[in-house]
Amino acid sequence: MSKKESILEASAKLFSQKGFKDTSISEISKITGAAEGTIFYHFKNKEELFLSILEKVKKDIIFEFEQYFKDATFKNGLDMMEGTISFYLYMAGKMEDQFLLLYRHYPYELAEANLICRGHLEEIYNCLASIFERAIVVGQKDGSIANIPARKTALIVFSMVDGVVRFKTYNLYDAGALYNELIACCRRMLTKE
Amino acid sequence: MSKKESILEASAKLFSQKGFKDTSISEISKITGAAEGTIFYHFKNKEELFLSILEKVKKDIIFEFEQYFKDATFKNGLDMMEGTISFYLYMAGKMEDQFLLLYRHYPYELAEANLICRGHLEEIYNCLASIFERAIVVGQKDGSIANIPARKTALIVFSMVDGVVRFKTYNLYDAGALYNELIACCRRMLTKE
DNA sequence: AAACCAACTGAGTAACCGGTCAGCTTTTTT
DNA sequence: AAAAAAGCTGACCGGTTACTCAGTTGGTTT
Repeated sequence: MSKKESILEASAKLFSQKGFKDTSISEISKITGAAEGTIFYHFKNKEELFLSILEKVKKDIIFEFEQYFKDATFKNGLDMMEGTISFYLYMAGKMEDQFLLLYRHYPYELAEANLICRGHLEEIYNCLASIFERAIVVGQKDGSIANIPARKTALIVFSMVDGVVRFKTYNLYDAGALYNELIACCRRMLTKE
Repeated sequence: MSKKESILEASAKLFSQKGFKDTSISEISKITGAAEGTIFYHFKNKEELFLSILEKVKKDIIFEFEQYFKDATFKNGLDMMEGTISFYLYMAGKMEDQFLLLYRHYPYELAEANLICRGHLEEIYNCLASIFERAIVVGQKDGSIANIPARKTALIVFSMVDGVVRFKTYNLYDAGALYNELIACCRRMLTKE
């Protein structure tokens, strides 16, 4: 692995687990074995290093979800929604660091001043919301999901699922213990006219 | 207002809006007009200042919700749940700073090492989850809400509502635009057997 | 008026921060 | 083999950080 790659890998982990401000360049330097100057040779400053990481997070998340829907088959839209929620929870565990980065404040603070950052975040959230929306639209066509506003309901399902993941992330409740109930709630929410 | 009070007030605002790490003692000093030494006279260090603020946030949130339920009357449990969600969204706007503090990472990181911090957070979340749970239990007695697991469903409703607030906080979506759909989703989720 | 005390001050400190730069080493091109 | 380019280094810099402490202030008690 090149120095640049190991800098990206180490700082992605540190930014996720400790936060942007709480991760110092000297710490990244010590872990990777790269000199501090090397970090600034590859990335003009700390903020740009963060943006490179966020871009990779975006690509990874979008890729994984696209991959899933390319192969998966569902018997109807409601079934697709169940699969989507299940896969989302699975991904939140598998890509814990990437999701953790998105649960931090820094990306959203940076997004207020930096258009590139804002763009990455919007792409990620748009991708995720669209996945839930797609399941609803499919379900409405095959009759498994009621005629409710697709996009708005998708956002609510998204925030519901994401909220459960956050609870787990912050060690407040166990997301796994809520899984069955989450699916049942979603089912009732989507099927009743 | 005493110096101590103005230090608490100013740093609560700064910790919420800028974060713990991004708020320096010198900044609090400048805003309040108190010398840096005065801050450390009243609070032995920065962490203890934060804990004092978190304690106040806890008391404020619990007080406001208790106050609401002391005066309010509902025609049934489902109506009570609607009122609760509505009040929660109202409070998230009215007490924006207090909620923002809870959306930051620092409290949860500190909670891992500091039992007092952990206790405050648990009290807050327990209070909020119980409010949603109470509405479900009432609704199950009067027949307006289906026989579903009360606590688990309460947690899901809580994370759903909180998720929508977060979306607004991070300027990703407008919580207001989702209000009607949120209530409708919740209604379907709770009434269908 | 003397003694006391909590409230308050701000210069000082050591540690750490992100970022720079002149120069060294390795790889690629000519 | 010479030249050029790319990768890498770590000492160094100015600025900021949380926190300390010797000393001042102003009101209350004796």
